[in-house]
Amino acid sequence: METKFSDKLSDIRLHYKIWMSDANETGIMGDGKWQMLKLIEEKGSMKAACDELGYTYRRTWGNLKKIEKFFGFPLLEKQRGGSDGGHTALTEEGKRLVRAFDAFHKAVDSQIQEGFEKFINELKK
Amino acid sequence: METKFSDKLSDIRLHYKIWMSDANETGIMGDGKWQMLKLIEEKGSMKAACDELGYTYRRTWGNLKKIEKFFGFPLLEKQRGGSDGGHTALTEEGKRLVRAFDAFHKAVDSQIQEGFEKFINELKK
DNA sequence: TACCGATATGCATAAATAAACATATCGCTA
DNA sequence: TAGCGATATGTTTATTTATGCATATCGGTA
Repeated sequence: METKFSDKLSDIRLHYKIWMSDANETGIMGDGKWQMLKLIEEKGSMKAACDELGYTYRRTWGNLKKIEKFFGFPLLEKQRGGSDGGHTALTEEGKRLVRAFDAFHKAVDSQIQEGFEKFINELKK
Repeated sequence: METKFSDKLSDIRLHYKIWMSDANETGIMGDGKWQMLKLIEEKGSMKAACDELGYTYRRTWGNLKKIEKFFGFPLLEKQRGGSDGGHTALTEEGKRLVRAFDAFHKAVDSQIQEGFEKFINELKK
């Protein structure tokens, strides 16, 4: 419990990112899009979700287009015009994708956190 | 086993990155530096490790400096000059850091892979 | 002591990524 | 039918990050 590392270990923060690509290494789904899709599902609006996450609408629009391009069918159901200007919802497939990613994260998050704690404790020895 | 997702799922590749930062969000240790440190340990040379990983010496040198700056003590033992031009080895602390990161990855890699496979299978349903 | 190959480091350039800006379209509502 | 707010999308500008280039130092060996 008294190594050279000791006094710095409490300042260390863990980060990780999980994503998936097509064979051409183009990112098609990952933590960022997952979060965005979840928030769109919740808010019913791309713009609202972008505002909350601090992403630009332009960027998000392009990113989401990539997923749909890869799968070849829509994950989002968009509607323009109307009293509220328009809205966006997830299709059934969109929801399935998000739920599957939810489960993925649920399975690994605690493992990674636990591994990190062991890492820190190992350095404290 | 026959969803809209089915025919694309075999093309999906998993990626993930784990790293750590200081309180200021400056990256101090992660998969890239881990790999590099391991290879330096194996090769006894920064240059040789850079060549093998395809990183520029310039970049690597700067990156490794960040870790040492954060911890405040050397993880690398460098030597300039000599018949072979010089060489680099890990200090005891450097080795401890690498071993701890080895264990971290050993603990999470299979979990993540397994989670990914479940993710794919879930979408196949 | 001149040379070689690796470490050391500043600086300028390029490539990748994101942000900003600019419009256009759409369809309800006043 | 004029206006509003969100979706749609091209273009330009910034920011970030990596690469490239240049040069210096070091210390065995020929």
